[in-house]
Amino acid sequence: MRNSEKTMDQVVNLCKNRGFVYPGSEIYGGLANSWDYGPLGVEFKNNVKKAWWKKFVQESKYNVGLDSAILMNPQTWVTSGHVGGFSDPLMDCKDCHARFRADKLIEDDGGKAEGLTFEQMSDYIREKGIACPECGSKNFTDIRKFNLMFKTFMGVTEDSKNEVYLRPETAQGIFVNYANIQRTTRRKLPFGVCQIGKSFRNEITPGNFIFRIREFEQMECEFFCKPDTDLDWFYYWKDYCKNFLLSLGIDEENMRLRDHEKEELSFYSKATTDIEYLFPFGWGELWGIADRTNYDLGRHQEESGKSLEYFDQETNEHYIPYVVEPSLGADRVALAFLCEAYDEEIVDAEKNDTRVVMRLHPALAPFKAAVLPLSKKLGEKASEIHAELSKYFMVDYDEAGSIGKRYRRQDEIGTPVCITVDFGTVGDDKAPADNCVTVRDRDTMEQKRIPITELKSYLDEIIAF
RNA sequence: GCAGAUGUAGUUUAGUGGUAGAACUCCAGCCUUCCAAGCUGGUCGUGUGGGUUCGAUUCCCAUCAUCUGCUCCA
Repeated sequence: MRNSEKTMDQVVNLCKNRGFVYPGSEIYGGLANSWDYGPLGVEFKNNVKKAWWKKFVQESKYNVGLDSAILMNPQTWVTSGHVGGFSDPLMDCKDCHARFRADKLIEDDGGKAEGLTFEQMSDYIREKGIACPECGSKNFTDIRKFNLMFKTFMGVTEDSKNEVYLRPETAQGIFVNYANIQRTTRRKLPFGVCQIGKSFRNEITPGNFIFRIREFEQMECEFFCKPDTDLDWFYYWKDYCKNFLLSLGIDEENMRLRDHEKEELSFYSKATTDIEYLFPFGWGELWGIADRTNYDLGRHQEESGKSLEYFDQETNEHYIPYVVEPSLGADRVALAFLCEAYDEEIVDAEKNDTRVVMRLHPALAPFKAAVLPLSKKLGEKASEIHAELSKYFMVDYDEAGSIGKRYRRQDEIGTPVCITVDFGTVGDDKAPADNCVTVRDRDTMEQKRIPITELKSYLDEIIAF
């Protein structure tokens, strides 16, 4: 176990100070649990998304990509169960602060809550003198409806007919496009559809920095397969996901796969496994891998009246495909990478000299390299090298302060290598130009001399994964 | 949403009912030139809004934000 609060604070502070993540709307006092990705944060998060896309779309022979709209026909959310599924009438006991469902209280009393308005339920509870089951008080708050979906209005008037929701998950955008994608790509089962995009949930309790936020980004894959092959694919993707995290530097000790118990499973799911990460604040879910059977497509077929069946040429059968869904939170996995990478290393115990190092996988690091002229007089050559490398990579440039200071600054933001231009590079009155630079490694602090012309292939090599 | 704690510069903090002090960071210049803390300058602060008061960063109220716990997580 790690020292919890301290490490989390350190990661959060580094994020704020170096421009990874800022509190949202900060000059107006902020907005609860909203966070903005700064200049380094957006590079880093884009790299996380690029890595996922590379593994799940580019390198996968099964999967294709999609980018569906955030606003969808509201019927989508009725069909998926999001509208009805979480809109309970809630009330709190003012004395002991316990929370209850008003309809449950009435039914426990032997009454019928069905069809009653919130006011009628309130009246019923008051007239019958129903007391708080916890403390016996009759001092309740008003009934409030709580739904986790954000609502907005389409068109100019705020008319409830025009009410639409911000999507609470990206998955439904894939399901409603399933038939189009299958037809236009001429895919045969099995195949998957991958999407990265924002989702919105009006969570009661967000928190833990960017772990649980109301506006978040998901990286989801819906994998469509033949009935009865779903469990095989479920294990296939579970492994695939795990290896993805390992290949980008997550320590196996800080990761665990947690299978849902039978009682915990959603009613439509055959099997679900969460990949959890040991954050400084405890274990948290990164990735949910769920066998969703044919529930989603089945529901959409039923409600839309459009056939979503697949015709299997081999067996001459029509059936609704089964779905395996690996669903990853982009902000969560980004936070996991940041926590994993954060390190404070003692350089010289006697001088009490420590350095902060973000040991990010080079593929994820915001800058792949920093070009540093040893002296400001070498700025021209260094700028030239910086400009050339910038055609291919995000590369930083820094000529302020001592060289050691500049190395430390780059360590702190995870830049894998520093490229130092010295007098040998350009030559002086003692020696001709050798056209080489010093490449200094973030993790080992070791240096080696390489020709400028080899820098590109050197960087290409270290960012591969 | 409930309860508790907290809120002074980018960070860590000192202090006071009467002009807010420091260290680190940052910026400029000098020196140095392959691993921070050298020299000289400099920028930046009492979360927000009310109230009490001649005067509030300090006392009171509200609000916002963060943290912890509870609740919630279909």
